[in-house]
Amino acid sequence: MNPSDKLLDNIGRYVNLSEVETEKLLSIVQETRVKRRQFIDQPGYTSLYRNYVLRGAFRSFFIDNNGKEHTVQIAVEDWFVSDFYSYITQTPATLYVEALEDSIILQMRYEDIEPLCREIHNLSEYFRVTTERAFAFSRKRALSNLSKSAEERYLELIERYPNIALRVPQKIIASYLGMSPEFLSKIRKNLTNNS
Amino acid sequence: MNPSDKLLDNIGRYVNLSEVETEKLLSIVQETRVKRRQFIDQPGYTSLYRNYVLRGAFRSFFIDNNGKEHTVQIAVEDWFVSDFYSYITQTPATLYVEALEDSIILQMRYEDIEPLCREIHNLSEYFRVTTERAFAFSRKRALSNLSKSAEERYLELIERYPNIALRVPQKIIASYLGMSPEFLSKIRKNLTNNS
DNA sequence: CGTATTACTTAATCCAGTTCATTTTTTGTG
DNA sequence: CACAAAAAATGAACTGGATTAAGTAATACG
Repeated sequence: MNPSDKLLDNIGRYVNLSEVETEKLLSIVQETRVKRRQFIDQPGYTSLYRNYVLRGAFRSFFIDNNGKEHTVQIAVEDWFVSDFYSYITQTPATLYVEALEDSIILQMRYEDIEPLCREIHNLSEYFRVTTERAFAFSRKRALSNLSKSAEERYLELIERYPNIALRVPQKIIASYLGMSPEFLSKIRKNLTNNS
Repeated sequence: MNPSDKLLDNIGRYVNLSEVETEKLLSIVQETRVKRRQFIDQPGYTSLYRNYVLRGAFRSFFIDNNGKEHTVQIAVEDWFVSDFYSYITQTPATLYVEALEDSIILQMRYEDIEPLCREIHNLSEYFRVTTERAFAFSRKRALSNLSKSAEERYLELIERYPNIALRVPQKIIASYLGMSPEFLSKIRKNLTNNS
């Protein structure tokens, strides 16, 4: 099985590309190996690629004015990851995107994707539909978090993505959930005591 | 000037529709007048339309388990507004979308838009590009809020959207900024005293 | 292996923002 | 224009979660 097949499977869930279209797409897809702790985006450098995670795990984060890290996204297999704002506007990034494990990604350049979307209607549709969905789900998640306590957010995470909770260091989970690592530690202690 | 021209202008910033394509699009656009306090989406009912605000103002909000209102979006002229999750997934809404003023909107049915996007490449491109941008900007905003205090968030809002701050009741602004109305009142008092 | 670094825990203190209860101001509508 | 109803302001008491500082456990890597 070719590495790109996973990406094509994913696309096939939404649209059907012809053979020619598939060929054209594959010609702009580049497989890249990334070592743990390596950055694929970082502040100051424009994000050039849409990155599809074939194997491994990433997180995107930024460092605020007080020097505090905020984890924005945790991405495992079959997710796209990048500093999306930087990618879409083609302006310098403000986020780091860091490999949490040795990983393999498929990279597609902005400069290659944009003309291809203008050329291939189905590819445009693929990104239209998946971005609309990603946006809708992201909003949904943000909303459901508004009315949740720190403990509820943690419980929801380990229920929905148990593997993430296992693979990713606790302090990164805390930063992703918007709480201090100390407080997450307290929550976990309470949970094990009362159950 | 036809009411739909504003929408076509907006589209024209991203793609060029042919005459025939424009005609097809206009044939699915419906102009609707909405009275102040009227809901165009509400929990339990699937969101059927993408709504483009021609004149007036809307907000979308939900009521959490503790009965507290959370304003999700404030939309004025040239914005799209709906329960986007409900619209995209075509499942019952969880949000209210309410007119804050007597308003005029352009409505396009999900059932009409989807086939038309599959038919008209440029329309697909319009929604792909604008949704990608909306998503990117929404993330950017969410991030910049993470490291901001309540006062900083308020200051940013009145700087970026001064007209919104004037047109929309303070308690809705507070709910949009994620703080209690009492606290916003306190912030405003401090600001006028110290300047 | 050993040890240096990084991750996790615990507990005390602190603070931004909430909640609740009351008063004052503004607004919409007959 | 009146006046009821909604919105805004004020102040006091409270709290979820942060911060700080220390100690303990786990990992990486020479």
